[in-house]
Amino acid sequence: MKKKIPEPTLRRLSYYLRFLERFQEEGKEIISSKELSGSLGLSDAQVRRDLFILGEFGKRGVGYNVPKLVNFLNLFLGLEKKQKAILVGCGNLGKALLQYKGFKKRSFTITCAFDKDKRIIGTVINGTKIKDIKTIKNEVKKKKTIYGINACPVLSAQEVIDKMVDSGIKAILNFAPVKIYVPEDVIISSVDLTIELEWLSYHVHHYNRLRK
Amino acid sequence: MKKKIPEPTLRRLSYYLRFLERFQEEGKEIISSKELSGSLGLSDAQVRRDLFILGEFGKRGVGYNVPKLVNFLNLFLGLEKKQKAILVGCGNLGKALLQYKGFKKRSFTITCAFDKDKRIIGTVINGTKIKDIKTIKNEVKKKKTIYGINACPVLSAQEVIDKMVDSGIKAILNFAPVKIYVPEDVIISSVDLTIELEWLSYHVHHYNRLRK
DNA sequence: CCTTGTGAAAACTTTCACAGCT
DNA sequence: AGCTGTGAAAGTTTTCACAAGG
Repeated sequence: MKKKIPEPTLRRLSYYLRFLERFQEEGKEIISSKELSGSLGLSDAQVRRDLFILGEFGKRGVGYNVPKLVNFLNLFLGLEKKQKAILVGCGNLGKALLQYKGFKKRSFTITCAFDKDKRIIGTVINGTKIKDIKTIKNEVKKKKTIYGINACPVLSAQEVIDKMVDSGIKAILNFAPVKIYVPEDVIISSVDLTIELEWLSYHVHHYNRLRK
Repeated sequence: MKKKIPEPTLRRLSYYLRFLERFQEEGKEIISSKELSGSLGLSDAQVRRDLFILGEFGKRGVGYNVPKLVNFLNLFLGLEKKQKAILVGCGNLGKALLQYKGFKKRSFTITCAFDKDKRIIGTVINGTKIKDIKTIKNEVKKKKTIYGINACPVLSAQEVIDKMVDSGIKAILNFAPVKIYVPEDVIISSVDLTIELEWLSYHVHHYNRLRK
């Protein structure tokens, strides 16, 4: 890591990677900043700046080498090997996540699921047996997982996430719509569905047009 | 609308509102920018700036009036009355969204669900009967809904969203991890679960700590 | 002494525009 | 001729710092 990479750039890298992989599947070897930006609704200058920050991946007068970029981005994002994740909370959302095919496609697999409800513990969803949340520490140690997904409701969210952290989980994807506190060395990212709806509501109300 | 409100400010408003409502339930009438910012992990200067942009809601030396702010934010975000939404795609994710209680809590109700799979059409999930996607135009007209949620997979996403738009939907929450094109007067917001995981992966890999 | 309101500075991100390779 | 690399400009957001008012 030479310089600090801006967060917006970082967030765009995943989009670049996904597009480039599809592009590569079509057998294309070279892409221009214009092609890449157009497909993602960005400016070509922005793509060039982003890729420039990461290093020099292009050839002037030619474009960017697709396999080279794909390879770099996979490495850079830490996606070169399959990652295992645990899931806590096997209600509706949890079940949906267990069956969600998108994770596996992007090399994340939920290898272990937990709940506190005795009626669900022991059942199997999509090949994953649901275990008692009390056993989380053991299981996380055994499986050597550092990724955790929280699909528990608001009221138990902080408690559940404390347990994850205590078990050794270092990166958490949280679906509970509440501010969660984690130690400095744990990274958490929250997906908040109602906030997104409220964002839409604002724009509907104020009659603006904005893309994204 | 006097001046342009920055997008980051706008996105924070929902968080303010949610916190303030909880605060209000506890019977508190006044809150300082410090209390509010602390609970959300922001700086007090930022909260003051955000609220300053919206208007003058505080009293120097005292703080902000909670009910007044809550009321304003609800109105400003267009949340003062219940909103109806339709859902397309009743696979695992769609089913989970139909049963998700968080939407109703924040005044959004899914009143209508669609799929193209004959085996699901006609079944009822959480009180909502699943209808044939072919009937979407009629139903949207009948229900006068402008919110749509897409829970269809990548391959059919653009097609499904085109149908929504054609039916009169103006605001879309999209879960398909792909770039979607909509007309200028339609607002779309995408939630992309794998991008969030890749964001975590980057931080794990680079050993950084960042909150959010 | 408390806390907001607010201009100004600082920090950050995007876009411009063109020099420099192929 | 075409497209990247890249300083510099423009635009945006956050933070500072303190005047104004309860």
